[in-house]
Amino acid sequence: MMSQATTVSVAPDTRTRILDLAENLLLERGYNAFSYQHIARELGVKPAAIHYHFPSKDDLGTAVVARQLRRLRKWRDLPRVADLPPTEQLEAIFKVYDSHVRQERRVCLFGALAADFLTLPTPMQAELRTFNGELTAWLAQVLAVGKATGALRFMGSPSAKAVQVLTTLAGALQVARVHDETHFHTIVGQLRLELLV
Amino acid sequence: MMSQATTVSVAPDTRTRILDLAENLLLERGYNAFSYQHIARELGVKPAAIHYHFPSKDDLGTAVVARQLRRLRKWRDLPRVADLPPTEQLEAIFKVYDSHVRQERRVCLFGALAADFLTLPTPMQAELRTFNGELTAWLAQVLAVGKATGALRFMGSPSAKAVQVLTTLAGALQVARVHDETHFHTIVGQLRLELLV
DNA sequence: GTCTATAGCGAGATAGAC
DNA sequence: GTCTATCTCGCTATAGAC
Repeated sequence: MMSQATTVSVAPDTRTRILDLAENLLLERGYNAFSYQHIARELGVKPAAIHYHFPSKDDLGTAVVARQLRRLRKWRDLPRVADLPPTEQLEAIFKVYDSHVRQERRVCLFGALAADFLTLPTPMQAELRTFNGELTAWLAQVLAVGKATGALRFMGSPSAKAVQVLTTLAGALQVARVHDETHFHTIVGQLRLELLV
Repeated sequence: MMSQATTVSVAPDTRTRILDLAENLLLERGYNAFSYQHIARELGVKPAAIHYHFPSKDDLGTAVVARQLRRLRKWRDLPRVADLPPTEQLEAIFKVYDSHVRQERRVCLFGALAADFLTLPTPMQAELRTFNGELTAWLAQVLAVGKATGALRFMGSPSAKAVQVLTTLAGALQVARVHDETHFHTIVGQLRLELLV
């Protein structure tokens, strides 16, 4: 079979397609409402085939979160993002959440898994904690610099504010799902109003 | 069998016990991870027995949300709550969320169901929308009065701020579950800092 | 009225065919 | 290496016993 694909945009291999489908299902229906059947049907294959690529559902779920963590780190370290001034870094993260709403009101990873957290496999819980921890640390740094340079304003410590803002964004995507997109934009509008000088 | 219990604190009847157990499971594990078995085991009865009281799981889920809606209306209209000044009404709602964290990190109804929303039975979705709509309307009113009397401060419209604050509170309970209680208190601390004059 | 026995289905997973 | 046939289990729900 083909070489290991460091190539640039060939049709994704089966493993990647499974991961993509699982991620969609996870963000759209939650961990306990998606099954190997859903993925197999889309893939034109029997459910048991997925077990070759991911022995258990736990493995698959954990792999999805682990990949999102890798993506977060990559995104955060991109010169295009890392070298931006704080206000634009803030807008950049808003934009990520905005793209979720527009993809059929997908919630974010955290919002998709938090409610079912106690039913998740332990390694998946650990990855999610790391994911949220690193994202929060990144935003705290952004807010700290923004306040120091006078480009952003807020009360309390940068890290407390970072936790609050990310929590609000995660919740905003959930509200968009239950009601409609306008609620999401209302909330992001509030955040802009309050944070931007 | 016994009279219909308008009495004041007898052991709850079976229907109520089922509702209570279902509510706990819903807030602790999510809709798709709780089963009639869990309830039946606690109750010392066979799973099928539950079907007598609630024909389908959809009925049970919907009944749980409907009851919470009734409770919200009752709470909101209590003189003890309705007659309070805005700052204390705000503290009262904070206290409700705080009691959730302390009950083994239970998330709120909205936070428990939002992620799985698309997998919920339609009547349950409708009840949840109503629940969240009425809660938001109530808080918007509280904020409006608070701003008018100078007791509370915030940017934007009362209803926009209400959506934002409730979203943040729902998210805060989820963060408490994934990480720990301190995150919840950090977020509520931020809200107090920002809203209270 | 309240609950049990049991059907019927879909889930995740194993063993082995190609 | 990749996938299919099949097992087993736990779930929701029906029919009917007490």
